[in-house]
Amino acid sequence: MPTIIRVPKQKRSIEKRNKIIEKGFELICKKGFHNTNTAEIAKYAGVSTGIIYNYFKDKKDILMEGINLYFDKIMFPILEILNSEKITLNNIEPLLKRLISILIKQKELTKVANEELKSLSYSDKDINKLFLNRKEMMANRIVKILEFNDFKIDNILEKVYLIIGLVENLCNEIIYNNYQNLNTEVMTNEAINIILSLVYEDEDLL
Amino acid sequence: MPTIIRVPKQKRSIEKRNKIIEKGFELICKKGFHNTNTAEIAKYAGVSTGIIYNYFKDKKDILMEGINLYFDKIMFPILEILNSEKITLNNIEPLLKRLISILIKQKELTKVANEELKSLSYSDKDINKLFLNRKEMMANRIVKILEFNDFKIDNILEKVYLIIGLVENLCNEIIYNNYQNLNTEVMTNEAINIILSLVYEDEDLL
Amino acid sequence: MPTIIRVPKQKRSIEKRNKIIEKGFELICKKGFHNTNTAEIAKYAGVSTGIIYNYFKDKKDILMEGINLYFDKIMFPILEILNSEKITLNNIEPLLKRLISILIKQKELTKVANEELKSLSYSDKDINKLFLNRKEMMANRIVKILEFNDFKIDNILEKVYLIIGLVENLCNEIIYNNYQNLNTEVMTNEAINIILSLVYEDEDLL
Amino acid sequence: MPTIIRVPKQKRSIEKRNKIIEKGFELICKKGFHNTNTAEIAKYAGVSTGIIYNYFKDKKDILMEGINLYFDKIMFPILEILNSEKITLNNIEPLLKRLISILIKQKELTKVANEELKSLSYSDKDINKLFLNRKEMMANRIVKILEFNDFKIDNILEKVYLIIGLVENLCNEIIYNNYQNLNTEVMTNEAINIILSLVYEDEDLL
DNA sequence: AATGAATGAGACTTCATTCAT
DNA sequence: CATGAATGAAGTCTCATTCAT
Repeated sequence: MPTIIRVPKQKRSIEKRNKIIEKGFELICKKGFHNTNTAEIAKYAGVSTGIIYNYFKDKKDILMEGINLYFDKIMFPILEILNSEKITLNNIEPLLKRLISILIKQKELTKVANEELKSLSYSDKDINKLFLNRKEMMANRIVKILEFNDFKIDNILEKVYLIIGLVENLCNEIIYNNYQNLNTEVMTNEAINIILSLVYEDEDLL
Repeated sequence: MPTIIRVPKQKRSIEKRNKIIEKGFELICKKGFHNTNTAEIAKYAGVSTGIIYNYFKDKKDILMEGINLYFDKIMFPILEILNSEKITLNNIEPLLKRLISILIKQKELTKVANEELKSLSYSDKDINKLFLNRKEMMANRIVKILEFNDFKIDNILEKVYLIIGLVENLCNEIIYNNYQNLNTEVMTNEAINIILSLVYEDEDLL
Repeated sequence: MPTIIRVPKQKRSIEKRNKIIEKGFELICKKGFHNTNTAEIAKYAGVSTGIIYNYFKDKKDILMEGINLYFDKIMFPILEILNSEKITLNNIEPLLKRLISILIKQKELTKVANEELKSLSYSDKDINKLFLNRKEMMANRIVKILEFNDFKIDNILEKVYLIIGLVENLCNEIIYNNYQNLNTEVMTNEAINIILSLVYEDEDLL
Repeated sequence: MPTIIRVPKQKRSIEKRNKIIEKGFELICKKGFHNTNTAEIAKYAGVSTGIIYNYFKDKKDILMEGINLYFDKIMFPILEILNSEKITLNNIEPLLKRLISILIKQKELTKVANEELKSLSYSDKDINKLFLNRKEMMANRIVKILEFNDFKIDNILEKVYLIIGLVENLCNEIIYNNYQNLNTEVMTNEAINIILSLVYEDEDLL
């Protein structure tokens, strides 16, 4: 109650707040939430420890803001591609390949962030809710895009969720390349085939 | 410094060690690794705090042993089903349904455990390695079982990984039922269809 | 280091200073000295945190000024009553009742203020001195008033101190009503009897 | 929830716990609650900071236990005197003098403790409750003792409260000797006269 | 004169691990 | 083998005060 979280309006303050988010998020993702202390975050962001609590409720709050930023960065280019051109049976395969490769590139960059975030989303209710909201938003957007492009698909929502999960798994396997004798290119093709079969299905009836 | 971890050989000692693993793992899964302290584990296991460090290197060590136990319990009934009867094109669909429902039941029980473990596997190298080994083991077993049942499948390993990921996703969506307007039964059927299409594929050529 | 405390002379400045005292004192009394921070005081007084240190040496300084204000407000109506009419053996009893009821009303209003102030007067030398000075001033005034009204009382100063203490205790018991089975009206009458006996004593000889 | 407050049963532990109470209370009374930190208490008691939280919920808890100890020490000799001999009209005056002088001696010893405690009792609900309970207990005991000694007094409870307050005030004035031109011996006699008048009152009817 | 962002020391508390018994 | 009291480093967060603007 006594502590007031400042909502910065001046340019300098906004910059400082963003710096804390950016640098704090970076550190947390690199070292893990429980292994990063506020002093480190402050130092890394070039501010004093006290100022953090002017802009954020607590350590977790920094992370939450970081997640928001991170999600936006991930989602934006994907939606942009999906919206950029009319999706047809002819261009859907290369479009999927492009999407997956973009996703992989992005996830490569935020590899560790990803790990720590998933980790926390499992054990922290607030963060988990953030994750779920974002996934739901993504799913709904994709459904809308498919419908807008005249795809008529039964059980479209369920399929989209399966597809999202499939692509995420695929990307993870590729990025971490955990199992040496797994051919990632083959795996990608198989995944795309699955997606195509889900999306074609009713189109075949034509 | 040169603390020696005892490998208990006497019955009493082994029982004590197992009790610590079992109870400690239970607590950690229930409350989270970072929110469970050794004093609690000791009390819950009915031992003194000091004795823990006779049997385990550190707190994490208890968890690692717990994970081993937990995986065995999850895997055993699945492999048992897959090994119990000849898998054919005729019985594979109901068999998959049975498998999925068993998996869901198991995961229901270890719901929180699951969360916390995934969480830790993302941020802790050792635990992650444990997870990967287990997944690899599972995948290889399934490949063997499929081959043993005369399925001839191209890119079988990649497909099995995709299937495992798919099923895991499916189970998670069902268990957490995060999105209200998602029909779980429909989703299950769609997932099974995907699996069947992956497995049938080359059989069709016959 | 050589921070100079401004003594404001312009009207605007004086008003600002008074606002800080008034609002700061209000907050401190409501929430306690240790639980009220300067940011809150500033906000509540409608000034910036920085300006506080132009007018006051430190946080305690605001409180000290508040106490001065507060005492004057308490003392004024009491002295006014005592000075308003000739005190005689005939009107002293109802006059005492009026005084006590006024005191209670005032203390009701500044209930929490009272608590926090007493509290601080015990642990802080400066504040304690302020309190003592005020009590002494009050006692001397009362002595003078009694003498002015031709009361000839042995050991008058000691008695007045006892009376002041008695009345304070009485008011506190009544305000806080800590003990349910204590009849406050009875207690008031008993206290008045004591006071009368102390004041009458030598008058009786006449 | 996770932290368990140990209730020590072994001799060593009890001694250590008492040491923390004794030394912690001493420090807090000397320096003030807000000006004494746990590290100091630990150091002064010759223990580590951590161990404090094995025996006490928090810093305040140490103080509360100290208060209990302190009260018992204050009350015991007073009650002992009151119980030691039959109280009659003849011996009540010297007995009161003895009581007051004992109280003063005790309060001298715990002078600073007293200050800080009163202070905290004003701003802290728990501590205030402790104080009130003790005062109530004391009042009831005195009522019983008076009745046991065949004093028949109207409004006895109210009078006892007034007396307790009176004596407390008296002692404080004497100890702090705040006002130079106050004759403490005179004041004591006047106070005793008041008490006698309150107690005699109905006896006179005989 | 005024602002309010920034500082940074210091407070309380936790807990994995050790060690005297 | 076992106990559980003890350690003390480390963590999060607060806030009186300062200072650049």
